[in-house]
Amino acid sequence: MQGGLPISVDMETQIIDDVMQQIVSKTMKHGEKIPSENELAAKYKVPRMTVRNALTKLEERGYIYSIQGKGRYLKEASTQIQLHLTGKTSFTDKMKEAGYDLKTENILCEMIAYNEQLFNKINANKEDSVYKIGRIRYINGEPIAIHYSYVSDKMFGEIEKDGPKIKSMFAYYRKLGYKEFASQKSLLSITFPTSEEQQLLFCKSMIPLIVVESECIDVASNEVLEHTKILYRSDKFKYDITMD
Amino acid sequence: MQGGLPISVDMETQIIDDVMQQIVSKTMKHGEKIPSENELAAKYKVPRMTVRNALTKLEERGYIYSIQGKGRYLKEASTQIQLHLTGKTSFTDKMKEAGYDLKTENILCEMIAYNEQLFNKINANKEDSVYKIGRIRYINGEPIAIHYSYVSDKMFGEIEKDGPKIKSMFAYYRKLGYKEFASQKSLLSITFPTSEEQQLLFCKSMIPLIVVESECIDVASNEVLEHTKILYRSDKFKYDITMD
DNA sequence: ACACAGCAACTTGGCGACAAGTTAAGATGA
DNA sequence: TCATCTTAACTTGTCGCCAAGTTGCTGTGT
Repeated sequence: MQGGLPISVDMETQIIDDVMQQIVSKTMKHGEKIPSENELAAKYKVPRMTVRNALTKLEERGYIYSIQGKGRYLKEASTQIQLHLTGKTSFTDKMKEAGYDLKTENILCEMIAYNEQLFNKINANKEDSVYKIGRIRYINGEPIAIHYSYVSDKMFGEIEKDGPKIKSMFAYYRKLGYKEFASQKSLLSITFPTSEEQQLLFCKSMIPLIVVESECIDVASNEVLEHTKILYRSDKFKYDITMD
Repeated sequence: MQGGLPISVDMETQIIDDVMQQIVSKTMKHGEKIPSENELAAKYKVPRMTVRNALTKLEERGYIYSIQGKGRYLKEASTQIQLHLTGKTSFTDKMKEAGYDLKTENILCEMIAYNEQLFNKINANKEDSVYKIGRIRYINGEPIAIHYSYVSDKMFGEIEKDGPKIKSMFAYYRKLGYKEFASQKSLLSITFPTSEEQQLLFCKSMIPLIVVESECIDVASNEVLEHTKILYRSDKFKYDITMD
């Protein structure tokens, strides 16, 4: 199996490669038991710790799980949801369109401290109050994204009162007379979840999160309505970024 | 510092949070020494192994490095290059436009075995030969992306001979008379590098890679020229995905 | 023949002792 | 006084033993 690679590749990575290869090639199916640490250690002629480290990484990446006293098993591969990352429709609409059972929970509405960069983005002055509204997006009961919106009370006077109840910002804006929206300056980057984010998204520390930040503007007036920051679980999504 | 969180957050994650917080808040600067494992173990009242695991993760994510016998130190934060992920210009042009010193190394040109999904994407029949051409992209001497192109000899008869010398596919296509290009069905996902990819990109196993797959088409004829797969180091880039 | 307790052989989980490397201070000798 | 070696006290790295949990076999008593 390991077929004598040249040199200098540490064995831990090699073991990960081998197991991953067996997963993607479907040599092993979900639920199947992985050979024990001692067996693998003997097979690769490495100390058990090396095998342990490799398997721990696979567990933290969400491919396997372990039960003390029993063994390690392959998890069922979670099917990745395809999502249009850009565009003019809201997160809520995108998911509804795609036919998914989307639920949203409002978890946060608080005033935040002054921050020059952020305040500038939404054209807020130092004297304005900026509110951070946080929601968690669930699909089939599974948390899959954390969605933060930053809005100023200059533009939305009732936001302090309304904020804690809002589930869709677009719906809120529509109720206030805004009709068409667009996103600007969308930036994508990768991060790992903090312990708080791990709790909210119910995931291990080694699941990368896709961070999308953008400004949402009102098409009619060209005004910036909010700054948006969404943290997606990268294991639950495939993103369609095709330009129309 | 750790300020009594409710419960059930394992200490390892908490230590990572704390160190990360000190990095982003610039409480600690690059090159600075991190407290020793024993000191941290005493501070958080956890076994040294827990501290070790936390610091090992930070090292594999590229934030710190360690020297046996000396200690652990903060790495200099690598500035992230901003890149337009979509669009009609080639990778080469994008980077040149942005003013970066881009070098490309051709590492691979080989015929690949039949694969229904892939062959269909580029309109190749089972009898055609499909070639996989691999290049590594360097910026300031640092490898930052692996770029694979899949082309059939049906469309490009000389590809077997020309392939190993190609550094920019777009330049090759232009030489053959194609003028304007577009990408279709762009899909973005996240993966971790295999040991081979780690060697090519000179990075640790815990640096997520951004995978972008798309079809490149000739605007004039609407024909699919190639299937493209690019693996970007997520720590070296921020992606601008704004729609024009 | 059957039920059940106990044990042995496996599994994964955790920790502590030691190995290996670095540094700086201090002893030693010319 | 100066150069050099020794040593002790730190650092990170590695390994192996034992704890904890599960399973199945086996012996024993009814």
